[in-house]
Amino acid sequence: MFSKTCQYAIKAVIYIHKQSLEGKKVGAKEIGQEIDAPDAFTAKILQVLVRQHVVGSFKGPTGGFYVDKSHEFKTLKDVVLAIDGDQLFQGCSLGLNQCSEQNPCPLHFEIVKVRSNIHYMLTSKSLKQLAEEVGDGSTVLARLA
Amino acid sequence: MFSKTCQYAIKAVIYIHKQSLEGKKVGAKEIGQEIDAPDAFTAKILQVLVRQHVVGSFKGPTGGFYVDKSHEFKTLKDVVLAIDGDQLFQGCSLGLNQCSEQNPCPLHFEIVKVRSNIHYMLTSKSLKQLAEEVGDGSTVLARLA
DNA sequence: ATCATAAAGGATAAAAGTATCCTTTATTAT
DNA sequence: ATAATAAAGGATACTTTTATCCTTTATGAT
Repeated sequence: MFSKTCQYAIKAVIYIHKQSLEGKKVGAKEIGQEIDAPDAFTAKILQVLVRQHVVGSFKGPTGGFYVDKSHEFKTLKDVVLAIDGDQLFQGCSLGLNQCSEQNPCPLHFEIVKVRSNIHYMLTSKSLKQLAEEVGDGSTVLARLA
Repeated sequence: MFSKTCQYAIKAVIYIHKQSLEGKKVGAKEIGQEIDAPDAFTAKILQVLVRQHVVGSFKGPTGGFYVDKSHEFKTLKDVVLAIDGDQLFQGCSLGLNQCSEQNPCPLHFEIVKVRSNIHYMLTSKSLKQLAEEVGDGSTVLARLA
């Protein structure tokens, strides 16, 4: 459903939100460790997320990744769009370049419901809410030690 | 959602069913052409589907791929399982190896509904029905010429 | 000013997914 | 029996995804 890169991205963004709740910026290395992802690769992913304005970054000592007011309406869907593109949400799920109501593929009308569910899953909770759930222990971003 | 290989597989299986409705076996080359897939690659995919008993095959002149009574309860879900494995249906969607009701990832409870929709999409219609829809022109497997 | 820190960016590599080609095996038609 | 046909299987190649490492740029602390 999500690429491995996108799974890392989702976890990274939630972790950044969690730390930003406490006003902390976090480095790529720390993020990688907290979400069980290779840190150099995590850094690459974060570059994309910064470019797409899903999170913010600051260089130098005391620098790191963070979110502020300007990111408050971003959702997991924006993360997925930034990393995996729109293939989960748009286009023919069987790869037809001509697929429409008039010329539907066998899954055309069914995929609509699935996509609507996916959309809901990725937009119904704010990233802040998701971060709070991790913060209070009701969900986790990695296996517990 | 589906790998490219799986998209080919889905279309191939529906096409085989469609031709089997008329008692025709079909070759890998013809299938490739009908579904806009490279035929050598299509042949490889069909090998897997045959091994998994999703379709049948017969060598030699008059040979080809077909389905009969023994395949009647196979669904698109079996095609997806044969090609992409169970990752759409099982396991943590964020890649955690420990993810459960007790230790849920942030998407754990939402993904259940999505998966239930996907399951429905891939099992509610028989492959025969899907083939009939292609047969009567209400759905298509490739762009029309 | 200098040094330490951390993100950004570039080059490269390993692994997985996608694709092609050629040989072998099974089956049918002659 | 022989030749033709079509799937099965093996080897190989190309592309994309995943991953690592090293250099450069920006910033803060001393």
